[in-house]
Amino acid sequence: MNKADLIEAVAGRVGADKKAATNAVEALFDVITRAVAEGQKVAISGFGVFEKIERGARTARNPATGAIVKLKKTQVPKFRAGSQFKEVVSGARKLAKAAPAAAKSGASAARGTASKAASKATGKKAAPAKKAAPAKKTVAKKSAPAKKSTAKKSTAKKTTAKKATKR
Amino acid sequence: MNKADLIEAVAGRVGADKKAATNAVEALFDVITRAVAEGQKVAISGFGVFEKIERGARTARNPATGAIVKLKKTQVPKFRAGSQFKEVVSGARKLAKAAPAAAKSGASAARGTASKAASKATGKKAAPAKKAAPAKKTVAKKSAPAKKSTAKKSTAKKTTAKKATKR
DNA sequence: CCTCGATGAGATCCGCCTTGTTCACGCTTG
DNA sequence: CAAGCGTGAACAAGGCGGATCTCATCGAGG
Repeated sequence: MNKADLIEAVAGRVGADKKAATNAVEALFDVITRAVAEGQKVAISGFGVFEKIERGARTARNPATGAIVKLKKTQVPKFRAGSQFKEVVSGARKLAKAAPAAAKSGASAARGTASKAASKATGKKAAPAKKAAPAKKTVAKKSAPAKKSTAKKSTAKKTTAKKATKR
Repeated sequence: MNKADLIEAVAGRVGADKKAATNAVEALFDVITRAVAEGQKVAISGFGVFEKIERGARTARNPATGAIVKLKKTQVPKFRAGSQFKEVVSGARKLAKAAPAAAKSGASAARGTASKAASKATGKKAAPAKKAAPAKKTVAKKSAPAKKSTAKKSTAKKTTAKKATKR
């Protein structure tokens, strides 16, 4: 799927013409790009987070010659998928059936009911998995009491580091 | 920036109301999510590619207890930023100034001029690099007539390889 | 109100990124 | 619709740094 396909799909979904969908899609990616470039984190709940991260100086090499090249510190965009996106991709969750909207008001109404049905369905699937996990935890606790003390030290360090990270 | 902010920014850009922008934004992320979940690669030229990748079985641990947990093989979404996105974020490239569109026709007109200005601006940066490259090609052609035949062979291989890659 | 996201520690696996070339595809413009 | 330009993929080797993911809790967002 490429940009044109995406635009077509969005247009079909919201009942807009191709032009309007194109404008919206392009605007969205442009907004994200700019915001991230400015250092803003762009968080879409359930889908994921786009942000700018620092990449420290390091070395790479030219595979043709083996020559080592020094890379300067730089900043790169990063995306972290949200929990819902992950679950859908892994198969752990199914999305509600999407209703191709004929009108705006109709679309929002159909979506409201669909998402309610979806949350019920996913609730059932999530429950069994969690029951299996607690049993393993019980065993692990017995064998790892000493590790807790070291954990506290590194906790303090990371806490301060993260407060410095502004959004 | 969160989803609501994004929607607001997109609405302002395309001169749509909040509702229409919401529908478009939600539809877009929903489409991407579903496509990736189905195994489709979603490629937005310049911005990046979303795709599903396999993650092998491995171990993780509960940071609170230190308990080791076995993770099964799974599939996760992955995003690879496109070159333009990377360049903008790193500061190597600047985007054209975005015009907040008042009307559709006005928007496309403003965009047309903006992208022309952008290509000129980027052209200046790209131009010096490209001038250096052609010179190398010329030299390479003169000294490497035999390589062309091998190049064709590898091309054929690549072509077939890519046909196998479905999108 | 409900769901999602951030946070903790840390082992292991994975990804990054380099230069240079070529070709296919995508996208924008005329 | 056609053409031209830009993007992206593929490939080579490989070391080093980065990312992942766990469970449970609390705060933020929808």
